[in-house]
Amino acid sequence: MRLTRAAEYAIRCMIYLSRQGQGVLTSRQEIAQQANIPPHFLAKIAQDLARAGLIEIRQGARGGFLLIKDPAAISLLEVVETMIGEIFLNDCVARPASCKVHYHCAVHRVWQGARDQLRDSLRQVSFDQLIADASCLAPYQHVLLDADTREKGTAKRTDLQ
Amino acid sequence: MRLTRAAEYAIRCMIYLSRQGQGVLTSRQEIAQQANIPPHFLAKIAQDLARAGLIEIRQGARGGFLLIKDPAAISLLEVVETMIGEIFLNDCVARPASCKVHYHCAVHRVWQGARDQLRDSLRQVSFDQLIADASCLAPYQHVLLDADTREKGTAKRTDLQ
DNA sequence: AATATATGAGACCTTATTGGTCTTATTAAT
DNA sequence: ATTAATAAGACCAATAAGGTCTCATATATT
Repeated sequence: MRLTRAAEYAIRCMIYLSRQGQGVLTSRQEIAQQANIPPHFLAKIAQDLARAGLIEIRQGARGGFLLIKDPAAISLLEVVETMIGEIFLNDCVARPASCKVHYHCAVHRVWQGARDQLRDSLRQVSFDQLIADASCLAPYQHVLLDADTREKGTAKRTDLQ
Repeated sequence: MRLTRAAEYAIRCMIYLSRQGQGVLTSRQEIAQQANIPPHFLAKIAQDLARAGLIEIRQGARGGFLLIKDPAAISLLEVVETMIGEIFLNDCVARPASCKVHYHCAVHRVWQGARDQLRDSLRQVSFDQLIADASCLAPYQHVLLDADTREKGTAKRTDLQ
């Protein structure tokens, strides 16, 4: 299991859309800017989210993305696994057939248990909780606003690294 | 967090040495063959384990590796983190300074909690438990024995994939 | 209908990491 | 001295991550 950049972006995107509210159409550009995601990359990520039935994509002028499901019904696990596939901590648990010893190996059981625990933790967190609890994206918006006022709309990307 | 091949090999190596017993010198070749690890790769892995104070490496003729610590005092977490570094599930938790929102972000807290839970699980498993519970390496030895008798010592590598 | 504006889909590219091999020391037993 | 073992690290191929770019398509507006 490794949380890729794409998955982190997807979570940000979903938080932004959750805050907008279910069914509210929001342009890709707006999300990309406000959540600090490379716009083209967001397009690719959105396709995964759409395929998973989390968002709907509207093409054409005044197009964009909108949340299909209620934020309360979307778990962090759902979004993460949409982006990186089903979570496994090691190959042995992912493909038991490829592991000669899985059927009676203590190590295997440890990984299996840890994996189940991790997935449960992520499953218990929904996006309405995430937006209710704190404003995870706020600082980006703040930084961007500052940049806007000070530099009149020059490069808006603020580095993550 | 991603369990690399090197880490899996390290666990196997430590299981084999644990079964041999603390302080018992075992050649790299023997471990490599019995645990099905590429010998040169095992050399590199052993260096990490030695640097971490888990094993001692004896050079020269009749050299090899031996366990320094009591298997009961070695946790799975210790071996895993020796090989892949301290476990983090995402960048944001690993380097809070690089994340603009870590100080008040709900997502951050979820990852932090999941990470702690995972590390605790691995910390609670010691190598004496692993060898007492089941014989995780036995099938390799069995397969290798078969190959030996049938093919008179030709290529001994059995594919993992 | 034509145009402007938005995203879709996927080819493509660069860089980092993984997983390993190979070569040249170095060390110790005989 | 010779032989047998590991040390150390350079080196390499394959894969995946992270992102960009181009062309196609869809829709609103005129």
